[in-house]
Amino acid sequence: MGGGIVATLKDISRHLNLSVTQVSRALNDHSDVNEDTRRKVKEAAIALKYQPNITARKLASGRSGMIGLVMTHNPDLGADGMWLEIVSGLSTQFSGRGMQFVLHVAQPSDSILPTYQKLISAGSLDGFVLVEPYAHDMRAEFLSALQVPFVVHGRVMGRSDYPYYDIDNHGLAYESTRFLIGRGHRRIANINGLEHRSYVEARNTGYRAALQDAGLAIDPGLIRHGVMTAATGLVNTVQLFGGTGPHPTAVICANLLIAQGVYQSLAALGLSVPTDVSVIAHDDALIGVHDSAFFPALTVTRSPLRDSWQPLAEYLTGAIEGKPLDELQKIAHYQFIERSSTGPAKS
Amino acid sequence: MGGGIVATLKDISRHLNLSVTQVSRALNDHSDVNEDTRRKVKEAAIALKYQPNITARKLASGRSGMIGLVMTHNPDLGADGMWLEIVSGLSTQFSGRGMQFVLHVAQPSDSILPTYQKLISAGSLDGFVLVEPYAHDMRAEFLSALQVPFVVHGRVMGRSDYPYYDIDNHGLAYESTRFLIGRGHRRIANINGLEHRSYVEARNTGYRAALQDAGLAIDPGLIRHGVMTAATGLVNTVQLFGGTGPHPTAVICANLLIAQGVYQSLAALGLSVPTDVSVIAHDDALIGVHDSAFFPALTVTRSPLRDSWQPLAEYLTGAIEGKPLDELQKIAHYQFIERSSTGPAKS
DNA sequence: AAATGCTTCCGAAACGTTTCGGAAAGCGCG
DNA sequence: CGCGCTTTCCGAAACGTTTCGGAAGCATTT
Repeated sequence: MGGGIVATLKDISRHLNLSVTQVSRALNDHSDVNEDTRRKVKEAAIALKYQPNITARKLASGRSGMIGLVMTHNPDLGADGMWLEIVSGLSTQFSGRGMQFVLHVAQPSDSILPTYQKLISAGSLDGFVLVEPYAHDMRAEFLSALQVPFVVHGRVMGRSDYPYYDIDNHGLAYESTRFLIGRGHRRIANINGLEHRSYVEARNTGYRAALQDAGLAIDPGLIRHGVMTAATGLVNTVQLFGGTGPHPTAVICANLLIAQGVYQSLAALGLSVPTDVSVIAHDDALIGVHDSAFFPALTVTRSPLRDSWQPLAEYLTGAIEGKPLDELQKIAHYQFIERSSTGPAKS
Repeated sequence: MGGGIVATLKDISRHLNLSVTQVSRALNDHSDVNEDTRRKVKEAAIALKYQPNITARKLASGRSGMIGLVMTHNPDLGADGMWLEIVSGLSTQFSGRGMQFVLHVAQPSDSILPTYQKLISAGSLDGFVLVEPYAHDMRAEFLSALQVPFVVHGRVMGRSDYPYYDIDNHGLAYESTRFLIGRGHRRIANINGLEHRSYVEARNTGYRAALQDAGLAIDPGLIRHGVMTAATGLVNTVQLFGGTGPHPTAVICANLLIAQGVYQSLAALGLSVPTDVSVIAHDDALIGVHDSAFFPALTVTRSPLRDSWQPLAEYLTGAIEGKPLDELQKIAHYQFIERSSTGPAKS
């Protein structure tokens, strides 16, 4: 069944009158092999179209060169186009390192940990990438306890003994909020992503911290959560500005899609940006949505999502190779770009 | 390094004073093992949380229980939401059969065949699913030549010696076209998917055949191709109906998204459905887009995409197990549902 | 009593790779 | 000459599983 006739190490060794050992060492760039033989071996490998059998390699060495990402299947998944970008970004990075990136879609019914359990003890994966982490994340606990290498896109609370690449979510929320306070805003709405996600929580604490540092009260009604789509921006804006009572004078949006919805709703409500309402958003620089599409031009904090795939792949391979942890953690900077969607608060 | 401490066959055999051989045979339901021992072995396996190491299994038996899907990374990919549905549908099916479904996103730069070559000779996959096949498909040729099991979602031209599940694309295009001709339409536009895809070609030939059988001429200008999105429907409708000269009186849309665009454009051009223009579409019954969202209600041919995952998985596992080909091929029926978007041609 | 068959078991080899522990050959040095 | 060092090589074991070819035990048939 399966698998055409492929050359093995034995074929090469027979072909060159060498031992299998030496052929393996030559191909894997070990030190104790003559430069001349190494060259011959590599030439023969190409000539015979040799491809290492990663199954056998995994069994012998414990390394397969395959890393996995587990996503749970739910309807919101495709909504923001994020997942496609995650998968293709990571796939590109790992295949550029000669590794295979593999996606496993888990059923929502399975609790997620058994899925990892199965994939691990099946023994074909070297490590995992964790995306969209929760503030308290079982998966990280689990993998950590099993000593399986993994890297987190973001951070989890309560521990820091794992590789991660994150952006300064606290900082960008703090700066956005402080910027608006400095323009005289006192009621600032915060339309954020889904609760319990760690980046959502981090931004909320940044937002709260800025308000507190300025001696302002925190109105829980101004903090909104939802799937990060235009629909969420649209609905929440109507709810925030539609009724009577004191309205916010500024809105912070967790991403550009939310900002789109906010712009639409404000226009529909007859409110103008920035005269009536200032709008500020975080821009992940996704492929589909450009911040140039906004009028008036949108003030943003910006840190391209696509910048994260390279370090994530690097850190995970580093972790698999046993590099020290402090080389495998980074909090990336963001840009603050002031444009025309923010102005002084209406008195 | 990966992998927690997991139980092996040897652990179970030691624990029960049996040979590794017999434990393996007991777990895999071979015939020559006493019912009593089998029961004991299975209990012990559960107690020790034994999970077979699929790497070792693959090496020994040639079967890994993993099947793969290769997608090339391009910007159009996510446009119609199809890909998400494909991946999660197949993933569900295979994990329901105790197999792993694995996705590999290839770079557009790599030609695709070397990617398959690498995955095959790496030797960790049992077979492949081919989606969105071309009328002349290199991948099918390649896998067929290498005797690697695969199943096609659709069909390729020129051969039929492979497992497939397809819908009657020729038939549904023929029937839609004939239906319109029967209502007096003579200029029928056909807004189809991207050229060279086999289902696109099949629908085109069905469309042509119906016209020819009715003795009507074929106007190549009425056959349009594009990514199957609302934008394509929108643009092509404007082009077809915007200028002077004789306009079509009916439009056949390759999917509901195109139909959405067509509806929008027709409304914008001041044309009404079905009085001025009849519209008919094919409905894949995708998750995001419902045919109930159309007014006037849309006449469709309908065959749910989601019905295909089960047979695809079944046929591929069948092919891996060596079942005869005639049990592994099917052309599914479609429904023709007449609603209010079609009527007699305007004279 | 010997031959046959059935059930239930096991040892050993195999899959293709990596890696451990030498070992041969060549060299300079005392 | 004998010693140690370096370079370059190799045999054999190991990873965890499946599977081939018996073989023991027992009952049935000749």
